[in-house]
Amino acid sequence: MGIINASDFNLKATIESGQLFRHSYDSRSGFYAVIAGDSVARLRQEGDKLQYDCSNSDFGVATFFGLNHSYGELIKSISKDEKITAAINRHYGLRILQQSPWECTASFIISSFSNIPRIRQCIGKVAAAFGDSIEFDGIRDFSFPQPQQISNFSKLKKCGLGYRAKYLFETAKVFGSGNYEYSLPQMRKLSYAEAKEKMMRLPGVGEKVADCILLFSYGFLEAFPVDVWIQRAMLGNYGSEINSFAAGRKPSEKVVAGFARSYFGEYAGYAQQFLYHDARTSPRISRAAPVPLP
DNA sequence: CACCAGGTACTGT
DNA sequence: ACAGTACATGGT
Repeated sequence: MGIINASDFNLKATIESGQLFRHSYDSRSGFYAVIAGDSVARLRQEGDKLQYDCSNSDFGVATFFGLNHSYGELIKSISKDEKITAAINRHYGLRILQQSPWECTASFIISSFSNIPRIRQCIGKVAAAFGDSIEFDGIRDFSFPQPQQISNFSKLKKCGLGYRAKYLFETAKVFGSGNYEYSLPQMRKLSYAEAKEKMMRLPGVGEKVADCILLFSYGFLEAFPVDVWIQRAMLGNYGSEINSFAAGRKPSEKVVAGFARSYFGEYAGYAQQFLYHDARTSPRISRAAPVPLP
């Protein structure tokens, strides 16, 4: 069992903010389990201490959880107004992860136009169908398959991905091709705009998914993915500013993303993740049928 | 049955 | 470049 000092860190918010899909929480022990690649990590936070135990000794916990980011600096940088500051304060310690490019790309291709429970289910089916059986500390599961392992299209179609199956299959071929054009070091040589253009060449990767991958895996912290939640939150919080920025154009997701990157700056992705998690966790208007009055 | 879910690809203008 | 539209699947 390792222990590292993790100040300015919120394990729960980081794991539960929709950046990764293969995790679970054991309320009896207080430990989270995260599956990444072929590694299983069990983690628990108590104050500034992060306890962890990994199946794989080369799994870099600190890097994976973004603990190398200069938190004070980036928080100061994105704290532009009271709206974002309130979201930061509600989830202080939330970190942007650095996941493996292939697993992150595959996961967010699967995520598009879907919902989180089903995304988790689909990824689990892909792992069970193509991954290797893994076992650690009582946790039995499957590794996330290497791209080369996803070699049977009809089997992939049975994982419930719908029309995304062919996107994932084609993208697996690219990642498994043996050249390293989508590797972390190669991609880090590019500018944000170049890296995004490159990601969007992959089938099933559009503006939003590309930004998720650039942010959650390649470390482009200026990436600002705009999904329906962020679009609503941004128009609600910054409607008039966005309309000025749009200069007559429709405030599309692309316009909102452009506004956000110029407004929040080089760590805009962190602002996005605070807003997203805040929107997801804030009390929502119940859609339940009204209770009749006595 | 309609509607929604961390959108993307394709088409026509 | 931008607006419209189809798209697999499963839950409410």
